[in-house]
Amino acid sequence: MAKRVRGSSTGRPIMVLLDLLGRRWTLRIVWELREQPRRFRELQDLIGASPTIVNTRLAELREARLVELDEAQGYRLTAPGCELLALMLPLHRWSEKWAKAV
Amino acid sequence: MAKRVRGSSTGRPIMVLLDLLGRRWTLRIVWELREQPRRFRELQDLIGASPTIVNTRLAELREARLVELDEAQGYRLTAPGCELLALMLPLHRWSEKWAKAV
DNA sequence: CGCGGTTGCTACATTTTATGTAGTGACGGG
DNA sequence: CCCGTCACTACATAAAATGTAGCAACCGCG
Repeated sequence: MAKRVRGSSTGRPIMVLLDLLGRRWTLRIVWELREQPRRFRELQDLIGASPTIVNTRLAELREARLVELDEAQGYRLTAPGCELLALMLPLHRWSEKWAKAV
Repeated sequence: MAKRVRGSSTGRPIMVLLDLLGRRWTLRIVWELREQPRRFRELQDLIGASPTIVNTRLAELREARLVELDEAQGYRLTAPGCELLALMLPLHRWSEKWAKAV
């Protein structure tokens, strides 16, 4: 697949990351894996996207070593994936406050 | 415009936020405004996207009160926008470490 | 063996979104 | 008046997402 890294042709890690996370459903998938592993269809139902794109995003996330497939339990975050999620968690609290302001 | 909030039909703030940030170029635009205000064309050149989509995303970000246009200096983050950016900053350091592992 | 259920994943036609190029009207200086 | 810069828009083309259907592999059950 070779990762097309759109605007991120500089190769700077932050650009590669922003490119990856800035694709539709990517952030949402990471978010839905925050508590427990999820099966493919379960994930698909949770976020309400087509299987095509769920599979595409999962492939990208797996290539980036943020998500892995455990045959027994389903898709789950890897160690780096958990670290990334930890950075995202403050967004939850912040979004509540932001929603009131808008 | 009325904000279509795709997967976020629940109305939960975190879903609305993930939906907004999960659109192409949105994260990148916030990132590029981290240090200083930027002009429309400047922003466009920095991220390398079409003016159409830059304008669309800016409109969404302005509606969400994360970005505003200062006639004298250009587009800049609002107070909430800065808070959001502050939550994103740790991504920079983390991405460096992550890049090595992948 | 044969059946039904679940698994991850794919094909493909349709719809939606982004791109790229060009151009608009408003403003300001020379 | 002409030229540059400003934010922004029109429109045809290309790329991406959707929705529906279905595949092949596996499992337990009779």
